[in-house]
Amino acid sequence: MGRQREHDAGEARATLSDVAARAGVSPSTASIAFSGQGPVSDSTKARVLAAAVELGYTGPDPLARSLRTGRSGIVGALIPRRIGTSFRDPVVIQTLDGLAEELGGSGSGLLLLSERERETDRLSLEAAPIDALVLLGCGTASLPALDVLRRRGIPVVTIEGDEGAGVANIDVDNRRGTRVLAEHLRDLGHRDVALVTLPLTTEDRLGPLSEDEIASATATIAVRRIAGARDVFPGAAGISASGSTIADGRAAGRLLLDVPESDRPTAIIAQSDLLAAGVIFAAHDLGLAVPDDLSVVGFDGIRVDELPMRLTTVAQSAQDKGAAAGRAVTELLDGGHPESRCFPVTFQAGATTGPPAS
Amino acid sequence: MGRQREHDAGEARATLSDVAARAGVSPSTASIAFSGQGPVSDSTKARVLAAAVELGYTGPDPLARSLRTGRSGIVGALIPRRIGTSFRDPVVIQTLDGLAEELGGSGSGLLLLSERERETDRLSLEAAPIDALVLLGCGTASLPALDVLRRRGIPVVTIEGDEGAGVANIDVDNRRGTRVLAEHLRDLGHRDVALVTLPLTTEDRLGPLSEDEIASATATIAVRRIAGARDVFPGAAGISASGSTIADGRAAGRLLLDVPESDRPTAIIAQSDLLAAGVIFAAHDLGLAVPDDLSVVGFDGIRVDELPMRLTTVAQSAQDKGAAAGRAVTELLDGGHPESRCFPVTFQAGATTGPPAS
DNA sequence: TTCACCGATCGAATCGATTCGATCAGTGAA
DNA sequence: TTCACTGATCGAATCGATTCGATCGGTGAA
Repeated sequence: MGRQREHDAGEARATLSDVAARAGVSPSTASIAFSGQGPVSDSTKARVLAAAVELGYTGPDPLARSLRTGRSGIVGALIPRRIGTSFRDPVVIQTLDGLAEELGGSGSGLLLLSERERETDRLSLEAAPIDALVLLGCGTASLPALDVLRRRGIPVVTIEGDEGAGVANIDVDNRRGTRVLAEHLRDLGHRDVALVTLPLTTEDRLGPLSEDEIASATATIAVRRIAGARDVFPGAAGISASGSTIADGRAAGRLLLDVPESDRPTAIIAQSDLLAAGVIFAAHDLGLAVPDDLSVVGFDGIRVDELPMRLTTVAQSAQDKGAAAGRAVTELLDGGHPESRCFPVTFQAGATTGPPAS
Repeated sequence: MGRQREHDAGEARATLSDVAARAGVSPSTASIAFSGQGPVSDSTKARVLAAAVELGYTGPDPLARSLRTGRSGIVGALIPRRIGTSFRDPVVIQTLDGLAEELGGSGSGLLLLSERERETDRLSLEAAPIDALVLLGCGTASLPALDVLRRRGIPVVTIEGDEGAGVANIDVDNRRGTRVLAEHLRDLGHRDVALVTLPLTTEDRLGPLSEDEIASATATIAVRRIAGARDVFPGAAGISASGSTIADGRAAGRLLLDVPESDRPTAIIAQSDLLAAGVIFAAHDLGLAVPDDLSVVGFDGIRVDELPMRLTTVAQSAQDKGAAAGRAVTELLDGGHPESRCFPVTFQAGATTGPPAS
């Protein structure tokens, strides 16, 4: 009936000591036979392994090993929103992919943690058995748990986080990238430029950009891209989207474009390629031609198959970003002091921008 | 030199015993004060908490707690290929999202493990500190590690895995779903039907379906959907795609369609909506009209924004699937015996199927 | 007044490994 | 023959908590 732990009735799971006893050696020797951390004769090792097989011992318990060594082999990845939302963003995926590949190479696993709903029951940042933490685009300022981690001696690496939080930061030139795009639009003659931004907080809310919200935003990426746009178009306003999908962009675009013509911007700076694609669809929905009636730029440089034309955007390599974060983590775990670095972005001219309609 | 553990010179991190000593209570009482697993007077609790603050103690070490309790609070999710590949598939994402939400509610974290390259250095399935494992569409037959897990008493739940492996299986009616689509095509008059399948193994290879490969496939989903198609069109042949993206579908579609007209199928059963979308693009590339020159069906029922028309497909709820797996895990961890279950799929007529060109 | 009982607290055992220092037996050089 | 050295092995301490059973006052009922 209702037993679940023991496999076969009675018989407790064998431990390393049991195996050692059966092989006629001490636990320490048996440990070495398994881990290879020391010299053992081949015959002893064989004997230990044989004893293990006989007892159905499947190797050292990771939990016990972790306690002794102080390492769990797990790196946490904190994402700003829930999985289903974050993972709809190809840039996040690519970043995680780069990160996981790099970490996998050094034998670490990736534990997914969500910034959202940290307050609930779920495995909290403080109580997670992680050796290090990577923050993906989460503002560090708003993270009280960070202090706890630091005190616990757990290294932290941020990706596009707040510089100066005393942690290694892998950055992308979000501000300059957006500035380049804004300059491109200005040079084409645009003056009425609106923004469609990524969500500013962990709440996914569609609505007009408010200065208060910008000031208290936790999403560093969005804030920097706004700053880059305003370097060229001071005080530029717009819409904060409810996510980074085409659908989110479409909804935001509709809000900006479904207005009297005199109120309509001649160009829109969307903070991601998917948002830009959505804006373009919104324009088409309203019978506006891109780029004749409206210019649109994005950010990221991903392939957007669904668009009939190439997007004007700036490209980054999210994969490299993730890999760099992974290397920084590895270095920190080895006692090194990795430096922050900032990846450049490259302008990609596409077919979604042109001079404003006269 | 080269030390890396101590953070600030000297001062070792405080332990629960230190805190207890400082508060003038025994370690056991201090433990209870933190965990709430027992009666403590308010005054004692306050004293312990105060002592903790004074010593900079940030709560029990998760590693030690895990060893004692035998629980790490982590559930592993084994995905069949590397993150960047798996996560490009919206169904995987939705499933993981449902899983993570459900697990989060019960306080567990999600550790990503990749079936691919298990042989390397990376955190191995056997050595990962997990309380349970969820297999996402991985065949269990080919997983020797499963035996180890069973022996270690770690519960396993499969999603679309092999029934009868003695583990709870959360399934989707892949075979019947595909059969329904195939019948739909047959009823429309199609006789020349080709398949575009998901990858059959962990290798991403584009090429003609081979019976050998089907027989030795590790990807259960692909195999069942093939079976469903062959229930109606026995021996149906086709192409095994290199992934589940639109680009993969396009490449596979080209292989099937860029041939003399007499060799061309009149309908294609793609094993995912994204593959179907790719096939449709391939058809357009070659000047073929859908559904006039070619009928195409998919699987999954996700929204494919990039398609100008609605896809004929069967819909599943990946979110529910993941959540069900999460509940099964929770139940297993509580000593229960969750039952396998199979989610139905629903036929969705779209605009991508019609009678064959006469 | 006595007794059973309950809440609070304590001590000690335990979870299952790793690792440091010591021991012991060979081996090659002096 | 002796000595220093090396490779293999062992014992014991340790990692940092949780938990079981026992103890100790204090309360309410008989």
